Amino acid sequence: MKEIELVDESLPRTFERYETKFKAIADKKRLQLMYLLTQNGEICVCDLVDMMGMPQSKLSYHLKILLDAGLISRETRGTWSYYKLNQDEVNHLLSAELCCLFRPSC
Amino acid sequence: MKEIELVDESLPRTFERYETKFKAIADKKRLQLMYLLTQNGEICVCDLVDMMGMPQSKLSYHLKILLDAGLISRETRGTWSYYKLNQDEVNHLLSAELCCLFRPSC
DNA sequence: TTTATTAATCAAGAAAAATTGATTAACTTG
DNA sequence: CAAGTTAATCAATTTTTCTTGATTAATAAA
Repeated sequence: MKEIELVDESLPRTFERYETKFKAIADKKRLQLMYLLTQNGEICVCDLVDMMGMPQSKLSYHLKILLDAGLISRETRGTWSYYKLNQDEVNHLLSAELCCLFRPSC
Repeated sequence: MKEIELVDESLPRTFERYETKFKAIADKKRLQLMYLLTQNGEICVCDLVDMMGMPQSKLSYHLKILLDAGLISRETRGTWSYYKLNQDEVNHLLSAELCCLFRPSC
Protein backbone atom coordinates (compact mmCIF):
# COMPACT_ATOMS: atom_id res chain seq x y z
CA MET A 1 0.00 0.00 0.00
CA LYS A 2 1.35 3.32 -1.06
CA GLU A 3 1.25 6.10 1.48
CA ILE A 4 0.13 9.52 0.44
CA GLU A 5 3.17 11.71 0.57
CA LEU A 6 2.63 14.46 3.06
CA VAL A 7 3.68 17.99 2.25
CA ASP A 8 5.83 18.03 5.36
CA GLU A 9 7.79 15.04 4.12
CA SER A 10 8.63 16.41 0.69
CA LEU A 11 9.48 19.94 1.74
CA PRO A 12 12.77 19.19 3.48
CA ARG A 13 13.92 17.50 0.29
CA THR A 14 12.85 20.50 -1.74
CA PHE A 15 14.77 22.78 0.58
CA GLU A 16 17.89 20.62 0.29
CA ARG A 17 17.69 20.68 -3.49
CA TYR A 18 17.48 24.46 -3.55
CA GLU A 19 20.20 24.78 -0.94
CA THR A 20 22.64 23.22 -3.41
CA LYS A 21 21.54 25.47 -6.25
CA PHE A 22 21.58 28.66 -4.20
CA LYS A 23 24.95 27.78 -2.68
CA ALA A 24 26.27 27.49 -6.22
CA ILE A 25 25.15 30.99 -7.20
CA ALA A 26 25.95 32.49 -3.78
CA ASP A 27 29.39 33.58 -4.91
CA LYS A 28 30.38 36.65 -6.89
CA LYS A 29 33.02 34.80 -8.93
CA ARG A 30 30.53 32.16 -9.94
CA LEU A 31 27.93 34.81 -10.78
CA GLN A 32 30.55 36.48 -12.95
CA LEU A 33 31.30 33.14 -14.58
CA MET A 34 27.62 32.67 -15.38
CA TYR A 35 27.50 36.17 -16.78
CA LEU A 36 30.48 35.52 -19.05
CA LEU A 37 28.82 32.34 -20.33
CA THR A 38 25.66 34.34 -20.97
CA GLN A 39 27.48 36.99 -22.95
CA ASN A 40 29.81 34.70 -24.88
CA GLY A 41 27.79 31.53 -25.27
CA GLU A 42 30.10 28.57 -25.10
CA ILE A 43 33.57 29.18 -23.65
CA CYS A 44 36.47 26.82 -23.14
CA VAL A 45 38.35 26.62 -19.84
CA CYS A 46 41.57 27.96 -21.38
CA ASP A 47 39.78 31.20 -22.33
CA LEU A 48 37.95 31.44 -18.99
CA VAL A 49 41.29 31.34 -17.17
CA ASP A 50 42.26 34.60 -18.88
CA MET A 51 38.80 36.15 -18.69
CA MET A 52 38.44 35.46 -14.98
CA GLY A 53 42.07 36.01 -14.14
CA MET A 54 42.26 33.00 -11.88
CA PRO A 55 44.43 29.89 -11.74
CA GLN A 56 43.16 26.88 -13.64
CA SER A 57 42.61 24.67 -10.58
CA LYS A 58 40.57 27.37 -8.88
CA LEU A 59 38.47 27.88 -11.98
CA SER A 60 37.85 24.14 -12.32
CA TYR A 61 36.74 24.05 -8.70
CA HIS A 62 34.14 26.77 -9.26
CA LEU A 63 32.99 25.32 -12.58
CA LYS A 64 32.42 21.99 -10.88
CA ILE A 65 30.18 23.57 -8.28
CA LEU A 66 28.03 25.20 -10.98
CA LEU A 67 28.06 21.97 -13.00
CA ASP A 68 27.01 19.80 -10.05
CA ALA A 69 24.17 22.21 -9.33
CA GLY A 70 23.01 21.83 -12.93
CA LEU A 71 23.42 25.52 -13.70
CA ILE A 72 25.95 25.00 -16.48
CA SER A 73 26.84 22.12 -18.75
CA ARG A 74 30.09 20.83 -20.21
CA GLU A 75 31.05 19.44 -23.58
CA THR A 76 34.49 18.00 -24.14
CA ARG A 77 36.07 18.17 -27.57
CA GLY A 78 39.55 16.75 -27.77
CA THR A 79 41.50 18.09 -24.81
CA TRP A 80 39.26 21.12 -24.54
CA SER A 81 36.28 21.54 -22.26
CA TYR A 82 33.54 23.94 -23.30
CA TYR A 83 31.05 25.23 -20.80
CA LYS A 84 27.72 26.94 -21.37
CA LEU A 85 24.90 28.26 -19.22
CA ASN A 86 21.93 26.03 -18.57
CA GLN A 87 19.33 28.65 -19.42
CA ASP A 88 16.27 26.59 -18.43
CA GLU A 89 17.64 25.93 -14.99
CA VAL A 90 18.36 29.61 -14.44
CA ASN A 91 14.85 30.52 -15.56
CA HIS A 92 13.29 28.12 -13.08
CA LEU A 93 15.40 29.54 -10.27
CA LEU A 94 15.63 33.31 -10.64
CA SER A 95 13.23 36.20 -11.04
CA ALA A 96 12.55 37.51 -14.53
CA GLU A 97 14.55 40.58 -13.55
CA LEU A 98 17.54 38.49 -12.57
CA CYS A 99 17.20 36.05 -15.44
CA CYS A 100 17.58 39.09 -17.64
CA LEU A 101 21.08 39.53 -16.29
CA PHE A 102 21.79 36.04 -17.54
CA ARG A 103 20.20 36.32 -20.94
CA PRO A 104 22.13 37.69 -23.93
CA SER A 105 19.07 39.42 -25.40
CA CYS A 106 18.50 41.66 -22.38
CA MET B 1 42.41 32.41 -27.86
CA LYS B 2 40.05 35.30 -27.38
CA GLU B 3 40.86 38.71 -25.95
CA ILE B 4 40.42 39.16 -22.24
CA GLU B 5 36.82 40.14 -21.66
CA LEU B 6 36.45 43.20 -19.46
CA VAL B 7 33.50 43.22 -17.10
CA ASP B 8 31.31 46.27 -16.75
CA GLU B 9 32.42 48.35 -13.77
CA SER B 10 29.03 48.28 -12.03
CA LEU B 11 28.59 44.55 -12.42
CA PRO B 12 31.03 43.48 -9.69
CA ARG B 13 28.94 45.48 -7.20
CA THR B 14 25.78 43.86 -8.48
CA PHE B 15 27.33 40.45 -8.07
CA GLU B 16 28.41 41.24 -4.52
CA ARG B 17 24.92 42.39 -3.60
CA TYR B 18 23.38 39.19 -4.92
CA GLU B 19 26.09 37.10 -3.31
CA THR B 20 24.84 38.26 0.11
CA LYS B 21 21.21 37.56 -0.73
CA PHE B 22 21.88 34.15 -2.24
CA LYS B 23 24.14 33.17 0.64
CA ALA B 24 21.25 33.97 2.96
CA ILE B 25 18.84 31.64 1.18
CA ALA B 26 21.48 29.00 0.46
CA ASP B 27 20.64 27.06 3.59
CA LYS B 28 17.82 24.59 4.14
CA LYS B 29 17.13 25.78 7.66
CA ARG B 30 16.81 29.37 6.52
CA LEU B 31 14.59 28.29 3.62
CA GLN B 32 12.43 26.47 6.14
CA LEU B 33 12.34 29.60 8.29
CA MET B 34 11.18 31.66 5.33
CA TYR B 35 8.55 29.04 4.58
CA LEU B 36 7.22 29.15 8.15
CA LEU B 37 7.01 32.93 7.96
CA THR B 38 5.12 32.57 4.68
CA GLN B 39 2.59 30.15 6.12
CA ASN B 40 2.12 31.84 9.48
CA GLY B 41 2.64 35.49 8.72
CA GLU B 42 4.32 37.15 11.65
CA ILE B 43 5.98 34.85 14.20
CA CYS B 44 7.87 35.65 17.39
CA VAL B 45 11.24 34.12 18.18
CA CYS B 46 9.87 32.19 21.16
CA ASP B 47 7.46 30.33 18.86
CA LEU B 48 10.07 29.82 16.16
CA VAL B 49 12.35 28.10 18.67
CA ASP B 50 9.72 25.38 19.10
CA MET B 51 8.72 25.27 15.43
CA MET B 52 12.29 24.94 14.23
CA GLY B 53 13.45 22.84 17.14
CA MET B 54 16.69 24.70 17.51
CA PRO B 55 18.37 26.56 20.37
CA GLN B 56 17.59 30.26 20.65
CA SER B 57 21.10 31.51 19.92
CA LYS B 58 21.30 29.40 16.78
CA LEU B 59 17.92 30.66 15.63
CA SER B 60 18.93 34.28 16.26
CA TYR B 61 22.07 33.71 14.20
CA HIS B 62 20.09 32.49 11.20
CA LEU B 63 17.43 35.17 11.57
CA LYS B 64 20.14 37.81 11.53
CA ILE B 65 21.54 36.52 8.25
CA LEU B 66 18.10 36.72 6.62
CA LEU B 67 17.50 40.13 8.20
CA ASP B 68 20.84 41.55 7.04
CA ALA B 69 20.11 40.33 3.53
CA GLY B 70 16.78 42.18 3.63
CA LEU B 71 14.75 39.03 3.14
CA ILE B 72 12.85 39.31 6.41
CA SER B 73 12.01 42.19 8.75
CA ARG B 74 11.70 42.50 12.52
CA GLU B 75 9.33 44.31 14.80
CA THR B 76 9.94 44.40 18.53
CA ARG B 77 7.01 44.65 20.94
CA GLY B 78 7.92 44.54 24.59
CA THR B 79 10.45 41.79 25.07
CA TRP B 80 9.19 39.94 22.03
CA SER B 81 10.60 40.08 18.53
CA TYR B 82 8.30 39.35 15.64
CA TYR B 83 9.67 38.44 12.23
CA LYS B 84 7.95 38.40 8.88
CA LEU B 85 8.91 37.69 5.29
CA ASN B 86 9.87 40.58 3.06
CA GLN B 87 7.67 39.54 0.16
CA ASP B 88 8.84 42.22 -2.29
CA GLU B 89 12.46 41.24 -1.85
CA VAL B 90 11.67 37.60 -2.47
CA ASN B 91 9.71 38.48 -5.60
CA HIS B 92 12.63 40.42 -7.01
CA LEU B 93 14.99 37.55 -6.35
CA LEU B 94 13.26 34.28 -7.16
CA SER B 95 11.38 32.78 -10.09
CA ALA B 96 7.59 32.95 -10.07
CA GLU B 97 7.63 29.21 -9.47
CA LEU B 98 9.82 29.59 -6.41
CA CYS B 99 8.10 32.72 -5.15
CA CYS B 100 4.98 30.57 -5.08
CA LEU B 101 6.61 28.42 -2.43
CA PHE B 102 6.94 31.57 -0.38
CA ARG B 103 3.47 32.94 -0.91
CA PRO B 104 0.56 31.89 1.33
CA SER B 105 -1.96 32.00 -1.53
CA CYS B 106 -0.13 29.35 -3.60
C1' DT C 1 12.63 46.46 44.21
C1' DT C 2 13.52 41.69 43.06
C1' DT C 3 12.76 37.97 39.99
C1' DA C 4 11.60 36.10 35.59
C1' DT C 5 11.38 36.23 30.64
C1' DT C 6 12.81 37.33 25.92
C1' DA C 7 16.13 37.59 22.52
C1' DA C 8 20.56 39.64 20.89
C1' DT C 9 25.39 39.13 21.22
C1' DC C 10 29.82 37.18 22.48
C1' DA C 11 33.74 33.96 22.44
C1' DA C 12 35.57 29.48 21.56
C1' DG C 13 35.57 25.45 19.04
C1' DA C 14 33.81 22.55 15.10
C1' DA C 15 32.64 22.05 10.43
C1' DA C 16 32.48 23.37 5.74
C1' DA C 17 34.17 25.83 1.82
C1' DA C 18 37.86 28.02 -0.74
C1' DT C 19 42.68 28.42 -2.28
C1' DT C 20 47.09 26.76 -3.84
C1' DG C 21 50.54 24.18 -6.18
C1' DA C 22 51.38 19.60 -7.68
C1' DT C 23 49.97 15.59 -9.92
C1' DT C 24 47.39 12.90 -13.13
C1' DA C 25 44.89 11.42 -17.28
C1' DA C 26 43.54 12.17 -21.81
C1' DC C 27 44.39 13.81 -26.02
C1' DT C 28 47.39 16.12 -29.91
C1' DT C 29 51.19 17.06 -32.42
C1' DG C 30 55.95 16.44 -34.11
C1' DC D 1 57.08 6.93 -30.10
C1' DA D 2 58.11 11.20 -27.17
C1' DA D 3 56.87 15.85 -25.96
C1' DG D 4 53.49 19.26 -25.24
C1' DT D 5 48.76 20.81 -24.06
C1' DT D 6 44.38 20.87 -21.57
C1' DA D 7 41.76 20.42 -17.65
C1' DA D 8 40.30 17.47 -13.72
C1' DT D 9 41.65 15.97 -9.30
C1' DC D 10 44.38 15.64 -5.08
C1' DA D 11 46.32 17.03 -0.58
C1' DA D 12 47.49 20.54 2.56
C1' DT D 13 46.45 24.92 4.25
C1' DT D 14 43.71 29.01 4.89
C1' DT D 15 39.43 31.21 5.35
C1' DT D 16 34.69 31.39 6.25
C1' DT D 17 30.63 29.82 8.28
C1' DC D 18 28.15 27.37 11.80
C1' DT D 19 27.28 25.77 16.45
C1' DT D 20 27.21 26.02 21.41
C1' DG D 21 26.69 27.67 25.98
C1' DA D 22 27.22 31.82 28.51
C1' DT D 23 26.41 36.55 29.11
C1' DT D 24 23.96 40.77 28.55
C1' DA D 25 20.24 44.23 28.02
C1' DA D 26 15.60 45.23 28.04
C1' DT D 27 11.15 44.56 29.52
C1' DA D 28 7.46 42.45 32.41
C1' DA D 29 5.52 40.68 36.46
C1' DA D 30 5.47 39.68 41.44
